[in-house]
Amino acid sequence: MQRSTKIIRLIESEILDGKMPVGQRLESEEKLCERFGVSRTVIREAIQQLRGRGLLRTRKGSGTYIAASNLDTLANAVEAYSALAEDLDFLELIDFRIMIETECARLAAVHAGEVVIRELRSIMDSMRKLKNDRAEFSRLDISFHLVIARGSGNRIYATVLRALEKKCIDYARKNRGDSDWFQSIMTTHQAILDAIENGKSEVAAEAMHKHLLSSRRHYVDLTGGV
Amino acid sequence: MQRSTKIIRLIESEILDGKMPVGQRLESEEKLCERFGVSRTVIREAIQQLRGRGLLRTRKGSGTYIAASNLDTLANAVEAYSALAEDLDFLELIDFRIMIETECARLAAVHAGEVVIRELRSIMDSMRKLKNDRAEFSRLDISFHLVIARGSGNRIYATVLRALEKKCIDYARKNRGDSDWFQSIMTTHQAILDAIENGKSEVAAEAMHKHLLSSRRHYVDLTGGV
DNA sequence: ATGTGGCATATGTCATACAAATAATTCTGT
DNA sequence: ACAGAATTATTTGTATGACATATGCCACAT
Repeated sequence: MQRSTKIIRLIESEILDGKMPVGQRLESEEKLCERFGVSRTVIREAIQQLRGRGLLRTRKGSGTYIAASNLDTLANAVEAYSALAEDLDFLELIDFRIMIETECARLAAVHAGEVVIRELRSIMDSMRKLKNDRAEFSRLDISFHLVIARGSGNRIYATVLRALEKKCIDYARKNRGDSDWFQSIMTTHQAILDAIENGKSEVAAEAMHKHLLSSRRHYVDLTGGV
Repeated sequence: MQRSTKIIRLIESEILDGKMPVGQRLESEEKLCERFGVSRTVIREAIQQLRGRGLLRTRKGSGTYIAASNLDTLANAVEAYSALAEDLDFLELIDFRIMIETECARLAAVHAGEVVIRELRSIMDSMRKLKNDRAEFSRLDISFHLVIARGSGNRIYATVLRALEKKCIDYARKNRGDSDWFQSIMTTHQAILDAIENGKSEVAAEAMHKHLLSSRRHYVDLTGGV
């Protein structure tokens, strides 16, 4: 087993046992080196991973501190996830997406840089090429939306949207792959991209709104329900 | 911002955008050094944190790989949550809330039943009584918003908002407890509640929007930031 | 065809040095 | 004696170079 893994477990268990109250300062890296008999590299790797898990916070020049209880985090995560993942109906999902993605498009038109726009273009190209590969096409479709979310400049949009990703894909799969549907997606995507490129936020928002509304209609038609 | 943090976001966004399929090998650390123009130390710190989040897996002598990212795994739920909870700045959070909660209020005016409205009234009463208990007051404030989200009839709003709850509380704590601020909260809350009771969705949306905008202004004033 | 050894490549660890932010201490003017 | 400024010490962040160790690959001998 790697040394950093061992250190992680040791520090982790100390926190879990409640020996270290939230907010308390950890020993300095140097002292930890002595105590565990390893190099500073190993100690730092361990700390980095624990930071990634939200257990520790570091302040340059000051020290490393115990962050919020991991049990909270875990409980929240599980709860939030299961609530999201389970028997969520598509209309709730698409209604939510309509709101959030409309705003994403609006913001992206203002904040999206050259990199994001290039990425969007490249995704469009790939979609044109791969229009017959249903699975890949769906993936690219989602990708298009995720990149726009990232282009909004607000990381919450992208993260929340990604949390819904799997459901989105399931949903996309439900669509028939007829060429009308393909054409419609490409046209609306292009309209959104154009608006973002030209910085026209209201146009982008409206185009995205229309795009998702048509998705919603399409789904309702398919299932013949309300 | 720390370099490793920047690298984390870059790699993270590549994964989140779906560019890198699960199981794909990341470039070697050396190549990443070149590409991002930083030392191997920084690259490794970034990788460690992403490992902590469960986004990456490493195999000594072989390479670093994109970890299983299907949302079915618990690790991913944790990752999605911690990505949200960690180093998120307040402006991103409040901007997101402004959008989502405005829509919540609009929907609640249409869908909220008698039960929800009674709950909102009761929360308002408690807030009046406990206006001097800062902690409790904050909790009730958040509660008010969560109940409205639930009243929207779309479970995603409530779930997503709840995932942000802890951060919201931290944020609320930052506010000074002066009586002007208290008065302002109560007035705007009442306006929102009235609109919901009367089923006036546009008024409710506008009132909520105004409420959160004033929160945003208040925060910006406090920190003297952008 | 197979397996075995060696080589290239990759991550893991150590050591050292310095940068940059913070905390502790000393100095100084009044 | 004390507040505030200047200095020093401590701590995390980054860079660099070296070597250990695991893995993948290919040529070579059997």
